[in-house]
Amino acid sequence: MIENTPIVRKLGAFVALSDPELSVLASLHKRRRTFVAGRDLVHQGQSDQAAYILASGWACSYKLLEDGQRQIVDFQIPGDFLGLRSVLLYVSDHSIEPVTDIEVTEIHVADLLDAFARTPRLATAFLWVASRDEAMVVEHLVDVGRRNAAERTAHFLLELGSRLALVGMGSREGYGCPLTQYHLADALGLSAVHVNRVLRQLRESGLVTFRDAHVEFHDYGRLADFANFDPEYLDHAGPVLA
Amino acid sequence: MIENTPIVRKLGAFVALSDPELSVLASLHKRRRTFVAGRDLVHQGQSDQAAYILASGWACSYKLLEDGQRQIVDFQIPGDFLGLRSVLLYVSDHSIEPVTDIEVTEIHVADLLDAFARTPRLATAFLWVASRDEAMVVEHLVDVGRRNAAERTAHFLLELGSRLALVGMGSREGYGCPLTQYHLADALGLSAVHVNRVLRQLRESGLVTFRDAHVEFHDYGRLADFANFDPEYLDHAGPVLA
DNA sequence: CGCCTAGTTGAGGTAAGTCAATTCACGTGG
DNA sequence: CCACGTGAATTGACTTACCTCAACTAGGCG
Repeated sequence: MIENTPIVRKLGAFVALSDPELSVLASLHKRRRTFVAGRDLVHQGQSDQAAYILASGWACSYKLLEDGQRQIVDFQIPGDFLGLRSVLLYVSDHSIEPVTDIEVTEIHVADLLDAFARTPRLATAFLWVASRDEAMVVEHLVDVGRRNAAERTAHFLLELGSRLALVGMGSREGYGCPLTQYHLADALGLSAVHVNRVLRQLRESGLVTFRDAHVEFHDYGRLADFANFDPEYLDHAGPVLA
Repeated sequence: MIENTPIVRKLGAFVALSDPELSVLASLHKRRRTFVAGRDLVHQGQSDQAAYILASGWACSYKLLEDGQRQIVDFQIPGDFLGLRSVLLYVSDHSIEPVTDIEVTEIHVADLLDAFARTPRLATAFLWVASRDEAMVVEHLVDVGRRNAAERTAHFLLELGSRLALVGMGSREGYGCPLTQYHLADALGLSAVHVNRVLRQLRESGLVTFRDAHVEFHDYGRLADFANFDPEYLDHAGPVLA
């Protein structure tokens, strides 16, 4: 039997993978590597030959503008891919920074494309993962484009919570969260100062507290309501492809 | 020989497709359908069985918020997919509105998944398309999160121009553009009034004119510079997968 | 002990929003 | 043929959400 890694769990949620497929998947995992917090693994413009699967810790993908501002596109938590898009498009359109010290397993492009050719259902599964990632970026875009700072922040914290809950790292009570207010600001398109004020406001309204690397939901229902958050949106019914 | 449809051109840019693969691809095209401007083809929350490839006209995908605001996620031009993500995730997380009257060809999920199983390289090609779409949403997110209204608008018009140029519908001189200022506002996370002011400013600075359904670049270089736009970013070197 | 990073708070400025009025092009029906 | 309605664009006056600058606190660590 193949080990129950986060990636197997994740793909398995969409495609019921057979044993041969599982072993091809397992064979993709090359070296295990570690990276320290704050030192980028991938730089914008770099041509990659490898993608990674995050085994432990948090990372973020972001784009830098010429004037030094940055926009964090997404945070990655255990089980997520790092740089899958970069590998497919051949050149990275973004950078990736470990938020904490992280452990990853490396995957080579050539192996990946080869695996697709031999086990097409795996390709379908990856297509599903890519769609799911895109859905998260889309939701993030809506946050930034059309919600005010407080709703945006609340919505974002809820969404992160949902994703963490899926891998057993969070609940409706809250979750551990290593991000700084600067990370949040760069993700939400706000200034760090304003994030601070908004967090205070959310805390004083008895909705959420984000403090000491911990997010605590005081009243999940009221918060979801305030942020206009649909708790179901990342849920799915089980393997779509039998 | 298989006909040279937009979708064949597009996938062919990434994967050198063989004749058998091309005929599988051609067999995916079901009914040809038309939709009139303004009447949604897909509604948020709907469970789809079909995706579409846009043959002519413009469409946009968007999300509605409960307070009635909307965020346009992306515009689709001929050769683009409509609702591919919805089909893979089984339920649509967004709506799709034809901006003009459009013609599409329908594709059924079942056929698509079947085609992946039989011609894995096709699955890889679709994965590439999905990655490319995601890259565009990411760039859009950066626009909205970290650029001011004028840069954002300029950048967006340039990006649209690049995409249109790839399918022969635009150049560095400009392009036909059926969008209203309301569309632009909903895409850029601005109010329509402000979009109007920004367009005037860009026009009076001699950078771009957007008027009478036409975008005219007065000074492409200076505009790209102003908007911090990398004209190469959607380019690619040719088939990545030989 | 002193520096560095993260967080906190206040004062004042500005980009963008809202509300409202006007124009223009277009189509439609009396 | 004109009156009317409707949707898009335009512009002005005023408001506001968020930003910038700046000062200060608290903890961690060499």
